[in-house]
Amino acid sequence: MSRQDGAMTSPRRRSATRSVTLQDVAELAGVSAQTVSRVLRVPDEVSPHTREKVETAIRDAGYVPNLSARNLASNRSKIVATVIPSLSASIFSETLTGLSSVLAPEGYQLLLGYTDYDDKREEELIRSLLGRRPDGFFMTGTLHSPAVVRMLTASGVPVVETWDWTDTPLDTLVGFSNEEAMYAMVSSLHEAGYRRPCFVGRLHKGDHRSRRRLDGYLRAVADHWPGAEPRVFDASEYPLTLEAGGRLLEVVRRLHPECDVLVFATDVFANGALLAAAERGIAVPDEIAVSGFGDFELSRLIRPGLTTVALPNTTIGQEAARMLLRRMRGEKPARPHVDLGFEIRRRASA
Amino acid sequence: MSRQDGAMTSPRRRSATRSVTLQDVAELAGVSAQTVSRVLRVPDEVSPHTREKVETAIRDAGYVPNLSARNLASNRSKIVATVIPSLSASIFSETLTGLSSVLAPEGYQLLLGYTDYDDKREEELIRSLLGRRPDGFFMTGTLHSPAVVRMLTASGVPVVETWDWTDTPLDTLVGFSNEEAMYAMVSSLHEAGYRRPCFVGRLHKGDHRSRRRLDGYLRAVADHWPGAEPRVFDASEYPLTLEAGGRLLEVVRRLHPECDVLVFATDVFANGALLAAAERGIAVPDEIAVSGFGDFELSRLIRPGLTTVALPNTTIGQEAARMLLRRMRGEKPARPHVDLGFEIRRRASA
DNA sequence: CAAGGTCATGTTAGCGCTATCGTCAGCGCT
DNA sequence: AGCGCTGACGATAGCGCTAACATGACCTTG
Repeated sequence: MSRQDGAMTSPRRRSATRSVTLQDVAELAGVSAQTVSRVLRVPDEVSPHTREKVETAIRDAGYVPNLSARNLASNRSKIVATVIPSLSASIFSETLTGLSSVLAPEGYQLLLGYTDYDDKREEELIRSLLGRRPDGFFMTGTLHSPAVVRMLTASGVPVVETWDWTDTPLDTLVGFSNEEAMYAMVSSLHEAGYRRPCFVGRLHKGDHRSRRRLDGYLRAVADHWPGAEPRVFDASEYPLTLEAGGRLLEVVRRLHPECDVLVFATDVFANGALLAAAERGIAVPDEIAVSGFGDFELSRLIRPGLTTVALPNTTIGQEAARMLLRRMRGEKPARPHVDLGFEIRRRASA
Repeated sequence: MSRQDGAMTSPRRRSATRSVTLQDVAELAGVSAQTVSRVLRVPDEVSPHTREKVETAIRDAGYVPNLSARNLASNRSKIVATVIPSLSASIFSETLTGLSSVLAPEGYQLLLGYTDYDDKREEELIRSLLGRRPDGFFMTGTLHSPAVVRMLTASGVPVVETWDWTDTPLDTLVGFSNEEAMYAMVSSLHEAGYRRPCFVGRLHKGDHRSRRRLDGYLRAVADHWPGAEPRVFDASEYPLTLEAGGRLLEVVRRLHPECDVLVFATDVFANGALLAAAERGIAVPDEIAVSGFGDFELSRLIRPGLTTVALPNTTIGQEAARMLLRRMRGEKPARPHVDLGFEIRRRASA
């Protein structure tokens, strides 16, 4: 039985009943698909009468444009891919809010991915995000694997790196120097009379910003106490929680009893240490001083107030968004690298 | 690198130099595009020898599949649209982490939108998210405008509603009852001997969960103190910050001096009130007791510890993800409505 | 009043991929 | 030898949309 009977070619049909399409709306309105498309994208190029007809048809049909198809045809996705290390750390939430608040009014959507401070995951993540052909790329950090650099460069997508500083950004950069900030913090502590600091932070493989803070600490120690052996405690094994900060207070004090100020790489730990100190009757700053990094709201309200570094959490997101918007319009920003700086906040804890 | 030389027929050309395509890889590997596509999707259906050739070509060409095209052709997007009220509130961050941690390994990406507790924005947001033809929809809350209900229903996308409870979910539901939780809280306070509670929360138009908590409060007051006029303070005008919690402590105490326990609708305010009380020498719980809602980490470590309601923050995200995965596979979960419950945490503040 | 311009709309040809079906070699079995 | 089957791969026809060009009605203008 040969299959020669295909004379009356039944056309190949795709499977499911799909949603309402442009074509459906066009037929309903009695115009061409192109006109419907124009009503959606460039309403001014359609006569008021036709436009109204089409808009009614769109509403009646409950039409929702298929953005994948639009993306494919127009080569623009209106998506900004967003890479952050962690969702839980509230600092990034604020940055995301800033980012989204500027991008959303322009019709951009955020495609979110988090790396959990893992370089390998970052690579996979970026590959899969690139698959959506985003119009822009928001990155946390400036240190990326060669593969990541290659992919991003090859893709030609506008990129903004944030939350750090580098002299060789991929494209644009909106951040501050973690190293300088920590250097300034330690200098401030030195000036305040502290003599035996100990750095406490998560020196995770993938957490490059902590590493930079350590670099700043080491440089400051070398400058202010030449020849001294810098005290450093790697808290990689500790989760990023207040409670862990409390445990770190004890552990580090046991390890370095001579230490007079704990220089935490994040306010989370520092605040946790303050809470634990209060609980256990350890006097801060008299018995041991504490400094943080990030200036959370709690750091300002807790007693003693936490001496820390204020960072431009929200501003980073907003500025990065503006930078991306300019780049996505094809402009070459005059100053593609913006240093938003930081501020030392001296409070009672040190 | 021209693909085809249309010397005579200058064919219509699309604008830009686009990225590497399947076809490019196919030519490089000396196979058809279909085979490359198979290597990507169903490697088992390709002979090992061919597969290896193609994989090499993919790597050499730096090919990144265009997921918009894939989406269009296959009618599956591997995107889960995620609607949350706010990014800043850290509770949702934890839920997002849970959601993402289950979905990412299955190849799904999160398309993120936040409504800022605004019903109108929710509507626009959902429309634009639907445009990407997501495979699943994650919603915070169970109370939506008719337009939202219509759109989601018409789209046929699997939906999971969370962070609340309803008897008429759109599709699946993973949450707990805010009303019951607050009812239980107030009952517990009643049992502890408190007699003149005052509810303090943001009764924003778009913040339906706060409203439900108020409902639970009102019902509890009616049950435990029949005939009594319930004390309620609407903190809509206050930002969701610790500092605002401190101000609320003063404002509400002035307004209701007889009140013996402040029943906050969120731990943010409650913790802020505890910090302010300590600062101003107001004794908690002797002068005024305080309860919260959410059980943040701080609530456990602050002194006095905050009496509050623990919620399944992370679990909600994970369970919701599992629910969606099942629905996206076309299964009809046996129990499409999961109540994850809550727990009253009694601590020193009340 | 014909040549040229403008405006609103339609027609055509893809964008890069996958679903579907077709083909063809190789196999075991009667 | 002939049959049906399987496995590996290719050819074709879209998915729903937009860019680029085409058309045709209606104005100007000299």
